[in-house]
Amino acid sequence: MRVDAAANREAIVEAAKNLFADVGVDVPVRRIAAQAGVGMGTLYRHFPDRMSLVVGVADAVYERLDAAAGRCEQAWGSAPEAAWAGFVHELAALRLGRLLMQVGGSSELFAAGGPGPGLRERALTRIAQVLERAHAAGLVRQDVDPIRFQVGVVELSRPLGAAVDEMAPGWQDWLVDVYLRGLRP
Amino acid sequence: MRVDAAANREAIVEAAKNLFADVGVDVPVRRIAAQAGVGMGTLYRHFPDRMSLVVGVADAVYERLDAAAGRCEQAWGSAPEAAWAGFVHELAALRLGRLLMQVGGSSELFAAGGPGPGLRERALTRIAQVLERAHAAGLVRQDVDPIRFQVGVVELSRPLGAAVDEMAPGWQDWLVDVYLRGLRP
Amino acid sequence: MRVDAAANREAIVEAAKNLFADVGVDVPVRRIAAQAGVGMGTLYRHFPDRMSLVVGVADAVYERLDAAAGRCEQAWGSAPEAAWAGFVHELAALRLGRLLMQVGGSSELFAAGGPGPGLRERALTRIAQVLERAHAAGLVRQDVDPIRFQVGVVELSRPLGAAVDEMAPGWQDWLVDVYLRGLRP
Amino acid sequence: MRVDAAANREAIVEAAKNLFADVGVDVPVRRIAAQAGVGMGTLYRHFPDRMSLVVGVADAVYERLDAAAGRCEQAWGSAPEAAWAGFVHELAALRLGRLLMQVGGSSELFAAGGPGPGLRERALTRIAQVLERAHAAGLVRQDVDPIRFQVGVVELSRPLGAAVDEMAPGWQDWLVDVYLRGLRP
DNA sequence: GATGAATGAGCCTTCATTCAT
DNA sequence: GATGAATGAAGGCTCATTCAT
Repeated sequence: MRVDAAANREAIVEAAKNLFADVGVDVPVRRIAAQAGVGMGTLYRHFPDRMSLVVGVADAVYERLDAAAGRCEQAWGSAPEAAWAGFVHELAALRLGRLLMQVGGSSELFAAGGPGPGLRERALTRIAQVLERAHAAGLVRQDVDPIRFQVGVVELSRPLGAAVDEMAPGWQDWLVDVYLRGLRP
Repeated sequence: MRVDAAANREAIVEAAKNLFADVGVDVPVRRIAAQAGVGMGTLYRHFPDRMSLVVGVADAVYERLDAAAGRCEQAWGSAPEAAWAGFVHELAALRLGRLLMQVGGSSELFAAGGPGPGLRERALTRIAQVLERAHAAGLVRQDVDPIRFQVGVVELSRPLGAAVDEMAPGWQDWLVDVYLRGLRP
Repeated sequence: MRVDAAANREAIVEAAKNLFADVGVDVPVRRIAAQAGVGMGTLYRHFPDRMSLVVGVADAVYERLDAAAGRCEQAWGSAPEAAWAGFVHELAALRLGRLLMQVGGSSELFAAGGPGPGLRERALTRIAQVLERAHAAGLVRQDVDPIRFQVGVVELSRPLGAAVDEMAPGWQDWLVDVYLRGLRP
Repeated sequence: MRVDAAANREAIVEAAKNLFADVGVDVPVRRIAAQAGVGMGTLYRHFPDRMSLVVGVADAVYERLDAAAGRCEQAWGSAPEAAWAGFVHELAALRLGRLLMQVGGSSELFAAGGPGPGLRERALTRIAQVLERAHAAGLVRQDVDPIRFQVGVVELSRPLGAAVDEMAPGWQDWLVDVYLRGLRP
């Protein structure tokens, strides 16, 4: 049964991740359970309340963040600036905005006791590592600390809806580029 | 009683403006009514549904936008760059983000029939006027069009909650400054 | 001002009579006021609560009942049976059913303190007079007393909606004829 | 828990049936739930909206109609007239009037897509079968078709409230008898 | 462990009635 | 007297969460 349970958990996180992004974190729990193909009781067994679920999703997102950072570091040798830019674009593409900021109307990613004690630290630490390289390479100003930097990424990556996507296609990449320029010394 | 009614309407808009920004546009109507010190029926008399209220608030915000643009234009003669920077900071301080973007999970500011048909146009037109000056004064790059510019401001000005405000005080002004730098040629 | 007030009262009763018949007695008071072209306060000045208004309408209906009874008695000499049948058909056409029976889910026409103390008595008395003639002429059975008779008319005259009117056109007159036959000795 | 659920559903239908008849189909959903001894959510689980509930009740009523028709046919051999009269009385006792006619202010029993697509047809078909026997036995006039006949029953069986029940006890059976007499050739 | 039925608080909205102007 | 704004108590319905099976 251990296998089934793990598979269920996985399915729930996957469903939640998609629905959080598509509909918002306020999506009815029932819909997540249905999408995951499990009963409500099963969902609540794995995640006692909504916040736990957000944490679970955030953990999954963290893994992608970690992978992006790894790729960035690998590519650093040949082309630091491109690696750095690519990392920030990937970071923005994770859309942490809607995922975590909408929760309860406040930033839970950064709130103590919020989504996984430690997730915040882990995420910021990982980001700080890459940011350090950027500092060393002279790609960002001195007043750019990890927290402010990440706040910026979170703000820039919030979805704005299909209407805006149509009116200003590619706005997000454009905005990240502006951000990158603004961060430069 | 016309006077009382007007005062009530004003109080409702004021309460809604604050609560939309602080809590989100999904804030219970009851809370808005309570904050405004009126009964629920009164609120519904003035604004038959939630969207009307959003429109009302958006109109009020537009007036402040207009005023800010006016001040900017007046100050332009003596110090264009400072005037421009001040205008963008004021724009961000209007917190259009949560106010209008959260509606229905999508950008209603830009959706036809959304918050006040015409509000979008009026707002963008007014912003475009100031942006034109900035272009002429060589303060922004050529690829900065009014829509993208405004999208950026909306993104940057989303509230993130008290937790972030404590962890990174002044993040918003910092971010606007980064934005302004990034926009420069 | 006495004239204006009387005109207002008249307009309110007229509007209520139509809306009671078209929409039901649960029609919002506001709609009645609007239809009558007066403010809510004016309506409530004339009729302190909904029931008073029902009474007012019932009074108006009574006048038509009285007129029908009068016509019946006039026509009695030449053709008693036709006069009697015509009277019952007219009675049914008054649609007392929806007008009065829907109120509060119970028969308020017949309830003490209901629509106009005395209206019930007046109505039943007037009906009894005609019924007495029918008895004397041998047109109805002995066990037909005014109350039962009137209950029957009320039941038969309830509107059933457009769907039924289309499926079984003329059902009401058909039903009244059946009733008349059933009442015969 | 399947058993509990079924019992709850049953209780809800029973409560609704009584309250629809006593108070009207506009009876607050809360009251039905309370009467059934379940929470509101349970009611809404079984019947997503008011109309579903009406359909459910109508289905239950149809079963009783079917049973009454069956009994009538069984008793026909020995005493046709008594069987026929008993059937019509039972039909009236089902109180279809308030149950189904009040819905939306119009006859939904006869409206397509109303209370159970097919309920109308099933009910009328079943009634027509018995009516056919009555025709054959010479108990009803030739112009009595199933629809008109049923319309008459619906009209006669509308509840009039306790006040009338007290003033004219037994009015309903009396009225049905009048109806039966009126239907005779 | 999994399931989904049950619960009830809470939300939006309507509307009868009151009352300040 | 007339007006219509204000009030607040329901009512329909949703949904997070619990719990019996």
